[in-house]
Amino acid sequence: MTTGGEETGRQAWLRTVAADVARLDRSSSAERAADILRRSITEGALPPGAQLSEVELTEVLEVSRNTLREAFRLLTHEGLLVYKLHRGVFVPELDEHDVIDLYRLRRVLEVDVVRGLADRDPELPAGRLEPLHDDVEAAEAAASADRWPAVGTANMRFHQHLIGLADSARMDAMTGRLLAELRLLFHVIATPRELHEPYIERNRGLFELLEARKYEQAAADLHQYLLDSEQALIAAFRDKGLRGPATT
Amino acid sequence: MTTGGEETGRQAWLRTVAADVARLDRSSSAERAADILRRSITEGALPPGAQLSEVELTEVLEVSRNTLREAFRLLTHEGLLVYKLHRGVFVPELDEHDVIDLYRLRRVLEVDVVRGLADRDPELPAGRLEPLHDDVEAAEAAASADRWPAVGTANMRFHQHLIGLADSARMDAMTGRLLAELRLLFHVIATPRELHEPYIERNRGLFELLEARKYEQAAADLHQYLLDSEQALIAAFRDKGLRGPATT
DNA sequence: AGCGTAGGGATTGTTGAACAATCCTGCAAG
DNA sequence: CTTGCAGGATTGTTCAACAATCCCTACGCT
Repeated sequence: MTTGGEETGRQAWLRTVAADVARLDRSSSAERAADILRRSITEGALPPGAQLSEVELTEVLEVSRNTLREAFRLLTHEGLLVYKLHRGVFVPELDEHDVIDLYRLRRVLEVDVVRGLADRDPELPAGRLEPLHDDVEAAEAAASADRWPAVGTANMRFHQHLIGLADSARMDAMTGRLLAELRLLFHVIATPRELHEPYIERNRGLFELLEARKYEQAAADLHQYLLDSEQALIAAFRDKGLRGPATT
Repeated sequence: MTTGGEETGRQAWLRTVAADVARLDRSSSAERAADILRRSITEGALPPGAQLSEVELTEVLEVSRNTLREAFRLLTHEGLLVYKLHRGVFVPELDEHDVIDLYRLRRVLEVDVVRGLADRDPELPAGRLEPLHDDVEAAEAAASADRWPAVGTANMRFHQHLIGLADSARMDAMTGRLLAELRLLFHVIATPRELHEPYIERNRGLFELLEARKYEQAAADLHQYLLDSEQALIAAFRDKGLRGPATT
């Protein structure tokens, strides 16, 4: 069960080191600034529609305007910012149409990944589902502690790891962007509990189906899962949208 | 056959104008430089593996280094360039693994789009398939004139327009990137005719199936189409890959 | 009063030069 | 043959300035 040979073990070690180096080696200023902004956006500190002033942020982040613009570009291509020519960068305001678009893609990608697992079942290493298991338990723990944003994060990670089973770098990248945009939508909704609670259990069910190698049923469940989630999000979105942004 | 109603005609006209305005209005320097570089890459003037020197390109493109870097960022996120920290930007060198990855995504997206057309068949306007028809004829015309790169371009546009039928902005964007990367692969291959020729006819067949509203069969055909194309590309890729880059 | 228009102020787009950090090359020493 | 160390070239980042554009307000006209 311990992934076998010495050569593969050494390769895995080298790959781990390489990943760490790449992480420490990152383009510093620009990406570091992007990291801070990304967190601010995904955690809701910067609400949708907000404008990000250049001069203001250069002082806060202590980077030059050019570097800050490069950070903007990074986040723009993650879908977390939008450029309006000669007007600045803004946190995008997504609507129902975007929800439908995002979920259509989620269904296509995630369901295909799960369904595709059947073909390559034998070559799947043993511990491959471990990250999914961790995410399920993290979500349950966070729910017990009433930390619903953390539940949302664990849910995101679950689906990211699910896509990761396909070993497709481009699917991973796309999913990263999709989930980032989804986070944008979550922060418009002020009822994280009702939104996330049902999916803790469904994630566990999905995991158990995968573990039992019932891929076809897992795919079907996931499809319905995502349809339900889409409907719930649209419903919650309409409620909040009508009540307006006034929460004080 | 003249797309019918007055209101839809006017909307289409407005949309066309808006697109033109947006095209002229673009961020000028950075995006203009990116356009030139994009063309150079997709047309093969800049071969995979080539490094793009900053000082050199600032003189040719007549833009500042900072602006050029912004252009680099744009193309990086389209997959047409890769950054190597402190070493510069390069045209990426894709391999068989990337072919498999790209085609997996193409299959998932394109087949789903075609299959999804069945559900929304009634709401599809009449002239919606027109761009596809134009692309088919463009490919046939280019083939008659032995202009095989043009055949490849028409083929790309066909698939881009196919995805466009889904009215999903994110699918459009993803497809744009996927096809751009695919172009990168085509230029490693020196036999464009054998590669593109079979698909002229298959594109027409696909178009006719769509026109006849036989979506399910169209989806099945497209699936096999993409599998064949993948195999052909891998085969041609191996031939060239073994012979090495020496062509002088 | 209503409407189109010009001006001021603020913000973004772009440039050029400068400095620090890093990489590559070649050469010398072990 | 490998190791260590300059030297030169390239990239990463900053800064200050100017040009272009947008927003808002106030003015003048019908």
